Amino acid sequence: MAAETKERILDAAERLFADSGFAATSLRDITGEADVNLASVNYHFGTKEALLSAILERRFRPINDQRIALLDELESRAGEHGPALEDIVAAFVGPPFHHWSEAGSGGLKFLKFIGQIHSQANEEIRAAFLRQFERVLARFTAAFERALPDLDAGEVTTRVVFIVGAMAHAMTWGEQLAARAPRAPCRSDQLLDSLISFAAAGMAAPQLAPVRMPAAAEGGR
Amino acid sequence: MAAETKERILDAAERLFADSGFAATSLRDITGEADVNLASVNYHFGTKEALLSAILERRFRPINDQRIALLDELESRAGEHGPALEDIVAAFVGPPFHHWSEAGSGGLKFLKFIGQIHSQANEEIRAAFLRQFERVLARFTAAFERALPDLDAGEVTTRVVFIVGAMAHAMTWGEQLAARAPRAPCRSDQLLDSLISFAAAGMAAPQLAPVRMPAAAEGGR
DNA sequence: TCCGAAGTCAAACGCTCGTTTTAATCATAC
DNA sequence: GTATGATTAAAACGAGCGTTTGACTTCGGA
Repeated sequence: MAAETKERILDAAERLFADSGFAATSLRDITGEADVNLASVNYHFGTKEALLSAILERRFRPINDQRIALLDELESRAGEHGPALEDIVAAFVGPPFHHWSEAGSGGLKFLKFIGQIHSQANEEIRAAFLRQFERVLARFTAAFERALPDLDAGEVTTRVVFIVGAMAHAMTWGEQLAARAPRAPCRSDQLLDSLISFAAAGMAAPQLAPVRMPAAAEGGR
Repeated sequence: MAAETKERILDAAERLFADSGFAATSLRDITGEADVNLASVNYHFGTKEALLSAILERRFRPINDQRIALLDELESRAGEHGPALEDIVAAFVGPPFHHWSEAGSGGLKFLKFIGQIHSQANEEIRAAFLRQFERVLARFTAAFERALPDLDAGEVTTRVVFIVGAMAHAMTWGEQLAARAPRAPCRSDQLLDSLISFAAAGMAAPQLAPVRMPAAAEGGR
């Protein structure tokens, strides 16, 4: 029963956090939904924040591991010019969608976290989350730079952030917009296809020549 | 002193809500930051949720008005094929950035709301926000469909959501990433250029032929 | 000069929060 | 059977929450 209680708490908390946010969800909401005793959260996890940390760990570590594994495979198979742009994009945005299908009824709820973590977790958890994502960001940034030699490094990073935002936002608002724009793609594989196509084209966009500041202004800061 | 107090509350609340979220920010935090009395929030706004509503109204209505005004101007100037894709994108993503420069020290904090509203506001406020955005979405969807006749309507809507997400996410994580990837563009006009280039290319991406379900499955739902 | 509306203030209200405590329950090894 | 360690249960804790109250300023117009 021990592991079962822990899992029930994790499942319920993940669902409620994603729907209502971390601060707005009480432990009583969670234990009510999970049908466990209130004190069991503090018994198994210590604090509410440690519970959030456990949720993030459970979901994002396998996703990030798979992203890197897919990129490893792509790069080992590719020639000297590296993998194709679309394949890199697919390796980056695919795993969250695939883990959805496997997780079953949970939905893509946990992806809503991406857009919310920055405001929901304290500095420590936020830093831990960023640290884990950083290895992914570093690997993919390098792969993108290789595939897009005309872009400078900062621009690549910026565009990866764009992709993450597009993905997280689509998850977050997808339900609501589906109700209002009935012809928008609701099925997750269609949404994934749209995202890959959109993101690959966006990454490949020409970089506008940066506006150079006058030398006086540039040296003067 | 009346209007001054109201404004001080709005400014402080906007800053704190964007940084820490709605539920995690107490009225005592806000009144402390604004240096006003605790009861003045309820006196001027009624409830905490009404305060959030006032913040959203103050920021997003002029932005959405300007978006539509810019699109009006583009369409009145354009020929029978409608405005260019990049111009439509610029009319959509530009106003939030420009209001930033005008607002001064506040930063782009209010843009963080976009990614958070769905989990921070109650159903009523969320609906009001969506309703106001819907007129923008409808106008721009139509303009995009005209500029991109190969895309079907649902796909256009989906991609607009991608753009909103990319914009909101870049604002949200921009500060943090700037610290870790020092060469990423920090100046807002550079970020805006990057976003316009990325989004226009993404919108113009080819639409993959949707996977047709077998007829039996399609008719069977 | 006095009045009344508008605004400010300190204090308190009832409530819910995360967490802790203490006791009861259960499985397992002796 | 009984001792032991892990888990669950119920109740309570103090703190902080959003909101309300009622007295106190402030000040332009009768």
